[in-house]
Amino acid sequence: MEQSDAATRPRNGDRKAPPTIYDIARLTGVSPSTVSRALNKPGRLNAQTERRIRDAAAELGYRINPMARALPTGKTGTLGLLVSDITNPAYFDLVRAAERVASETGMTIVFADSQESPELERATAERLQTSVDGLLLVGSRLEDHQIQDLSSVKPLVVVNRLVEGIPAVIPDVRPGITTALERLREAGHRRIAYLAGPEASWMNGQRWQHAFEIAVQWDMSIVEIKSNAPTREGGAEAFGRVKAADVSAVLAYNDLVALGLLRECRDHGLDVPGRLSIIGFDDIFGADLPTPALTTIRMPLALAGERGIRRLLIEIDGGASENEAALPTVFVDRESIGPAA
Amino acid sequence: MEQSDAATRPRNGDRKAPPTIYDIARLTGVSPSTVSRALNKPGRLNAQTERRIRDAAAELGYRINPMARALPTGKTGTLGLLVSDITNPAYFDLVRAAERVASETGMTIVFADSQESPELERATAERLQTSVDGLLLVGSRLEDHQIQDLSSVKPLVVVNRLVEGIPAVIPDVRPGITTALERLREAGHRRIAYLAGPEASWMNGQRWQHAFEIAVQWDMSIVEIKSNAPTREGGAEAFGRVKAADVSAVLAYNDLVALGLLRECRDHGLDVPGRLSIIGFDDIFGADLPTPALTTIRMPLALAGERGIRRLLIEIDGGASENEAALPTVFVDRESIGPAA
DNA sequence: ATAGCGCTGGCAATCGGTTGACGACTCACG
DNA sequence: CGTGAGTCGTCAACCGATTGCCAGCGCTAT
Repeated sequence: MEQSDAATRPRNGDRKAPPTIYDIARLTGVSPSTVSRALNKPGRLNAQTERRIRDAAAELGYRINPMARALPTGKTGTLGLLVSDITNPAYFDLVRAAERVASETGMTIVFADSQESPELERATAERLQTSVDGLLLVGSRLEDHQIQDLSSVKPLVVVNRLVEGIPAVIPDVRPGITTALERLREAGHRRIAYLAGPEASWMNGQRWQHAFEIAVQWDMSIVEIKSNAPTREGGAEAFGRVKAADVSAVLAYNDLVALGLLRECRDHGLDVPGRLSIIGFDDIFGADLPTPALTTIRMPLALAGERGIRRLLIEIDGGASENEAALPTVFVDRESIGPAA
Repeated sequence: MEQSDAATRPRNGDRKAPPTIYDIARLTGVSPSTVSRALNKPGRLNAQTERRIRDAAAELGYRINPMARALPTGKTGTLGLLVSDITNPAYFDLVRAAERVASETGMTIVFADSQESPELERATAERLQTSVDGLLLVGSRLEDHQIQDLSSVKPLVVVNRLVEGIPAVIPDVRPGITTALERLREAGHRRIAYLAGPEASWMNGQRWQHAFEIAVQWDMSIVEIKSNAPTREGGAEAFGRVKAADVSAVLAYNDLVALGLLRECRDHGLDVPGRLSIIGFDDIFGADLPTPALTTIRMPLALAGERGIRRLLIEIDGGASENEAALPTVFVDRESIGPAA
C-alpha cells in the first residue's frame, strides 16, 4: 500500500490559527464586541458597519469558535444521541433522521453506543452531558430513577421508553400487534408464542403486554419464551424452546431474533410458514431478503428520531411540552405467515 | 399515550450549575490553579494536598468542563466521523469500532452523514472542523484537492480512499478479487461483468481496476455496467443491462447492488447461480439472508474503523506516520456462484 | 436653548479552565 | 550560620467569544 510522504503532509505546527473576531476587528477598525454584534445581532448596528464587518469576516473565512461561544452562553450547539446497540439495523434510520434534523437546525450530533450495557450507558451519558445541550436516549436499559437523575442535570428525551416525568417519543405498538394477531387468528392459529427480548427493555414489556392482552381477549393461548440476546444468535438459540412449546406461530421481540429463528428453522428443515408462522418487529433492513420474506410490524423509527430531536430542542428552549400524536406501527404482511398447521 | 407532567419535570431554570474548580478551591482552601494541577498533573503537588483536593472533587461530583478546557489548550477531546451514507450497513461495524476505540481513549465521536452528496460533505466537514481535534473521512466523495484543503486546517485521515499527502487506511481489495475471479474461472466463466458504483468513489475505481487487470491476465472478457446508485434500487434497475450484456457472472460494486440485482433475478425467474453467478462486496449484514445466500468479498471494516481512529490520534499528537500493514479482504463463498451456464 | 431620546459603538467583566513565572519555605551541606 | 537547591502553591495572563452598561452623537420637542 502506498504511503503518504510525511514531509509534505501538514504537521500540527504548520497549521495556522483560524481567524478570530479580533482579527476582523483589527481589519475593520472596530472593537471585537462590535464584531460580535454584527455577526449575531442583525440590526443592532449601523447597516454599513455591519456590512463592512460581514464582508471582512467572509474574506478572512471566519468561522465562529463553538468552544469560545459555549463558555459565556452555556450553549454548546451539540446534542447527544445514545443508542443501546448501533449494530441493530433498526436504529440506522433513526440515527440518520436525527442527524438530518439536527444539522438542519445547526446542531451537531455526538453519538455513542452503549452495547446493551447499562453500566456503559450510564457512564457514557454522564460523560456526554458535560458537553451537550441535551441528550436523546434511545431504547435505554437504565432504570427509571437513573434516567430521572440524568434529566435533572440537562434536558433529556427518551425514545422507546416511558419514564415518569420525562418527555418521551413512543411508537404505539398496539395497531400493528392487533392487526398481526387478527391475521393469525383468521389463519386458524390458536396457540402462539412471544419470543422475548431483554428484560431491561421497556419496549419488550410493551410488546409482550399488548400481545398478551389481545391474545387473551381473542381466546388464543400465548406463552412467553425467553431469549439470550436480542440478536440473530439469540433467535437461533431459542429454536429448541420454540419447537418444544408446540405453538403454530411466533411473534418475536424484533426482526433480529425473528431472522435468527427463521434461519434456524430452515436449517432444521422446519417449514415456514407451513409448519410455523413467524412475525418480526421493526421492519429492519434485510427483513424482506430471506425466503420466505419476513412478515413484520414496522416501527416508524425515522419519524421517532426526528420527533425525538425536535422535542429535545423544545425542551432545551424551555418550551412548553405538548402532547404528541402517537406514531402508529403498521403490519407488513410478507411471506412468513400462513394457515395454522 | 401517557404524557409526562410539565409541572414535575425539571425546567431549565431548575437545574443547578455544575461545580467548578473554583468551588473545589473554596472548599479546600487552595487556589483554583492548584486544583487544576492536582487534577491533571499528578505528582506536581504535595501528596496530601492532592489527596484532599481529589476527595473534595469526588464529593462535589466535579466533572471537568470540556469547553472551558478547550479554550486555552485548543484540544476539544472530540473526533469527527463523516461517512458517505450511514444507511449503508457496511458502515455499521466501522462506526461502532471507531466509537469504541475513541471512547477507550477518552475521546468523543461526533458523527455525520453526507448522504452521498459532495456538497453536503464539504459543508459538514468544514462545520465539524471548528469543534473537533481531527476528522475521519470514510468513503469520501470529495475531490483530492478539497480533501487536501481540509487537511491543512486540522488533522485528517481518510478511509477507503487514497489522496496524495493524506494519511489513509485502505483495505487491500486484491486478495479478495483474485480469489473470486479464480473461482469463477475454475467454474468455467469466461465473460463477466463489473456492476459499477459511484464514479466519485475511489473504492469503486480500485475494484474495477483490479478486477479488470486480473480478468485480462486470465483471458476472461470483462465489461463495466453502470448503475444509478450504490443501493438495492440501483442494482435492481441495472438488471436489464446485465441481461443484455450476455455474461455468465457479475461482480458487483457492493452487496447492496448485488442484493438488488439478485432479487430482481428472482423476480424475473432468472436462476442464480444456475444462469448467472453474482458476487458482492463488503459482506454486510444480511448478505447471508437471501436464497441463494450472497457470495461476497469481505471488507475488514471494523478493523478499518479502529485503525482509522488510531491513526488519527497519532496524527493529532503530531506523531510520525508509519507504514501500516494492509488490511486484506477475504472471499466469502456462499451460494450465489456456480458453474457457467 | 436645553432636556430627552434613539441609535451606535466601546469598555470591561465574565465564562472555567491552563500555565509560565515567581516567591516562600524547608532542608542539607559546607 | 549562610547559601543553594528543591518543593509547593499562588498570581496573573490568556484562550475567544458574549453582554450589561455607558458615552457620544444627532435629532426632536418643549
